Amino acid sequence: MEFFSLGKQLHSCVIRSRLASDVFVGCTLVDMYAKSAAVENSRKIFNTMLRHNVMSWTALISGYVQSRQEQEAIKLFCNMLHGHVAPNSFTFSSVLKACASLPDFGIGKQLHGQTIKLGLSTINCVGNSLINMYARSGTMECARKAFNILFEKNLISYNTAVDANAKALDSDESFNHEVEHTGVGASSYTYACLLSGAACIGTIVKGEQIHALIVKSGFGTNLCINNALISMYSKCGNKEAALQVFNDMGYRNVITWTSIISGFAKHGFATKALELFYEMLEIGVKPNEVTYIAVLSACSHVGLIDEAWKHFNSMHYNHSISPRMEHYACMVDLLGRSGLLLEAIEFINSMPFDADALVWRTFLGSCRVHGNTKLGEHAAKKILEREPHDPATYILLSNLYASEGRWDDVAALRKSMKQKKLIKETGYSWIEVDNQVHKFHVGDTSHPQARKIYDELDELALKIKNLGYIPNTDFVLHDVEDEQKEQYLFQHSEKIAVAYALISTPKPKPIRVFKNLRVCGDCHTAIKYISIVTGREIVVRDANRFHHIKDGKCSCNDYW
DNA sequence: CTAGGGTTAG
Repeated sequence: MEFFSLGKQLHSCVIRSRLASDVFVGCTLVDMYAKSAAVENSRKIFNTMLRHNVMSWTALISGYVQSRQEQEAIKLFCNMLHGHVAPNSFTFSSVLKACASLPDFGIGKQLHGQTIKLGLSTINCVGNSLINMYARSGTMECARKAFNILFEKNLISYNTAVDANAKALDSDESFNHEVEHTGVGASSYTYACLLSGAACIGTIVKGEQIHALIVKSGFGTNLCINNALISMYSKCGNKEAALQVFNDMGYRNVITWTSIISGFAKHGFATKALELFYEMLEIGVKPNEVTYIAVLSACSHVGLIDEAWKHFNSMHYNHSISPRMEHYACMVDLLGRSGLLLEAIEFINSMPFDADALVWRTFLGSCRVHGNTKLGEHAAKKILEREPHDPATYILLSNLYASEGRWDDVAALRKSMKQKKLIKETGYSWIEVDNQVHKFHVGDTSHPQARKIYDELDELALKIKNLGYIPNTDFVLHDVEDEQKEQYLFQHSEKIAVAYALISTPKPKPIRVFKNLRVCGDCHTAIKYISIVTGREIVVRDANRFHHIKDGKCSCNDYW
């Protein structure tokens, strides 16, 4: 980037020397501007070129991919085919990367077919893009196939595969590559991918092992890796270790600060998070939009409304960062959770752009918590206008109806879901026992110790009822008898995971359960009682935050 | 004769 002005000077020289129409010079200029995040300049050069070859097209396409204009990149690719210039492996690599960032992978699949026909799919750069694209779309079998057929696997292939498997919660696959890495070695990317994988899964044992490997292989002072370490320790529930890494760092950037702030925010330590934020401002590190998401979510987790307003206003006035959809969603969350539903909807209406599904979904969640069906229906309608096939909305709306006993409406919704062939995102919970990840879904009986787990659940149910636990059947969808509803409740994945942890781990050890969605209200209550009858500390990481549950109390103060 | 690409941290 520091040579960008030099590049522009050279560009002027080129024009004076009448070399601008030269194909090679043109390609180089297009590439230079593309790499300097000035893709519009690339386009201008491209348009003045008399002839185009595969390189000029590829340079421009990759420029658009790098500036996150995927649609434009794909459009150009089509134009290129139209102009009878044949794409090569570099072109496919770029355009496949664009496809990986799109919500729909149809085009990517077609392109995959093309590369097979041209015999390019076994080449490193094409194959690596394919692995990444399939991994992002969650079709792991395809990603694995793309990896396996590679003619020669390089370090990037391994890193991509490691990252893909880790994000798919497949710890064995992902961590095997690390031991395997057949002579290609490991780079800072490898370790960062492994750490982010350990963080996704929440496996602190693996995380610590990787940490040791990092120190041993001399990457201990790498900025990216240290930032990933902070994030890993935070997401595995060990905020002290995260702070240790943070304190030991000689150089910190805005991502370092954002990582540690967001870590404390997720654990519900808003005061500490805000303290760190003020310290960051004091020493002159400029916050960015992600920092503010962490700060606002810290406020939202503990209900600090005035504090949140202060930061929401100052991000624009003091740091000229325009609030994005996520920032608005944080504020809606905060207002909604505090029961200020009307203020929240007023706030949504005052937004400078049209609220998206995320904002309305946040609001719908608040309506659910506060039992406001009327506003909830309004919100659901807004979401379905924007995302007509969103199963989560149907579920939330259906929960809302269920809590009011409107079973006819529940049935109608379920029928409509069936007609649209919508499948809801399945909730699941997992825990790590003896270096092994055990994953459970609702009513799961596939575990070898299922019988013992359900016996434990029955026993727990009896014990906590004696203490005053009353099942909250609002969280059950179906219109069934009360006794049956309770049974459904006791088959929720987070309860199964807790029960398995109780029978398979020794007593003073805290239990760490992870869930892909938000923890259910009844499970939250039940686990608080379970912490009393068993004397165990239970930590639940859900999609949104951490719950440290001990002696019948949760760190979230029942506010999440 | 040059050039174009794929994987990390919030």
